[in-house]
Amino acid sequence: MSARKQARNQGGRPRDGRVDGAIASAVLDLLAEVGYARLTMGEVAARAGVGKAAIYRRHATKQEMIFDVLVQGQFLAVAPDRGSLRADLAAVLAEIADSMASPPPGTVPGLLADIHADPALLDRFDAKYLDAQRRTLTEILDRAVARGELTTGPDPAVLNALLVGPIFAWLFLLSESPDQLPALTSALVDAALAITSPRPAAAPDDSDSEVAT
Amino acid sequence: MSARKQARNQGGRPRDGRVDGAIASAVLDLLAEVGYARLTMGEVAARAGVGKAAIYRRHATKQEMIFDVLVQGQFLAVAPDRGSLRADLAAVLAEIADSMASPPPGTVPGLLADIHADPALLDRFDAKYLDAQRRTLTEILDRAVARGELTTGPDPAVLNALLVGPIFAWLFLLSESPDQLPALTSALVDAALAITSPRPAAAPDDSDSEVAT
DNA sequence: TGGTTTCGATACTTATGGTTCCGTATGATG
DNA sequence: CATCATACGGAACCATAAGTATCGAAACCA
Repeated sequence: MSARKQARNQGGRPRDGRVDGAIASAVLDLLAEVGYARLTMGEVAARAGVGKAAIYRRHATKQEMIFDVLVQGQFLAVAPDRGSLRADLAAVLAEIADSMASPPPGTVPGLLADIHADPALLDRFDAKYLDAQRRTLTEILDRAVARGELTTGPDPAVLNALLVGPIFAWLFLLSESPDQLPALTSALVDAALAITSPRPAAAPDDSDSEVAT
Repeated sequence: MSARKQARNQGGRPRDGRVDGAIASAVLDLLAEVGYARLTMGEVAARAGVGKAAIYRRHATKQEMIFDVLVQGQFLAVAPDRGSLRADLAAVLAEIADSMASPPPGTVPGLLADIHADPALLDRFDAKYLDAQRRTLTEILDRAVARGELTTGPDPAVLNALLVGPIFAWLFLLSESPDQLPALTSALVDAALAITSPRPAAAPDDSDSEVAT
């Protein structure tokens, strides 16, 4: 329904590839300067030295434009084998933390709200971003099972929430400093390992009844 | 700077308390019907059977209005002593999960975006919501230390992110079903306990260097 | 060369939120 | 009981901005 694919050109002037870059740069700049809510299409066009038509030819709506610019840049690396489950988790975690901390302030919450306001955007988000995340995560878990570190893989969705959630909460719910992210991620790796391995040994913690009332 | 406090009335017609309720109901209804983004002040006024002036007399802006309506209803219970750290954590977790799952779909992300778009709102959010959350959490931790379940309390902020984050991610980042929330929360309690107690015993996991490249 | 599509630029339509009037109602103060 | 300050519902007004349409020119293919 949108003119996102320009591929089958049966003649006609081809798209200027430099325009896409100019739009993306303008969006990122303005996002940093005026914030998510105050970004206007007119400003993007002016900043990019481009007509509004050129923008709407590529992105059906303002929300899609921002989505495209922000999500396009996110290449969730394929997570090369780091040798151990712990190392793999730490690597993915660092990647996720970076992808959330690097956009201009307020960008991620704004984008998330727009995604939830438009079912089509939510589908694209699921297909483009979440799917890749799920894939790398199950990949890592399968690897750990193959290594013998895990007997049974845990629910990938639970693990995903456990990894991504605290990072998001740290930055956008609790508004804690990004500088302290490493401390959080290291704790997260421990937590994730604790979840994945059913129970290392006889730990003195299933003592729901030993404490006084 | 806003006219939120009407207290010191030196004569004059007092506010009609029923108006506040009508506004709140209208906001919640419309949030459920048309979603966060498509909510308009005119509709709120019409639905509440109220003039727009009555709304702006109470809430300086649309964002503040929604914030007030949504956050006012959140009374983070004081977390009575459930006897064990595990039980206390489970109780708080259930409370948090409910407060996030109950508002109409899209409401929480929308509100979060607005909060991050306005520093004043973010301050109020911190003072009104986060502070209570921090307080109950440290309370629970202190209790556990007093019980002897913990030697040293962990960073409350980290624990907070670990509890709230996955719930949020489950619902609004991964778009998983709210029905499966209990499974997540139970896993979260385990993870939190694993974080709080430094290390139960010699676990076979700090093997970062033993594996081949 | 002709047809098609893109380009930057501009004008236009439409929708909506914030604000400010209005005339009226209500209650406290004295 | 009279006055005054503030509340009320309703409606008008203004500014902003998303999205569309149009324009003349340029680029590419057949």
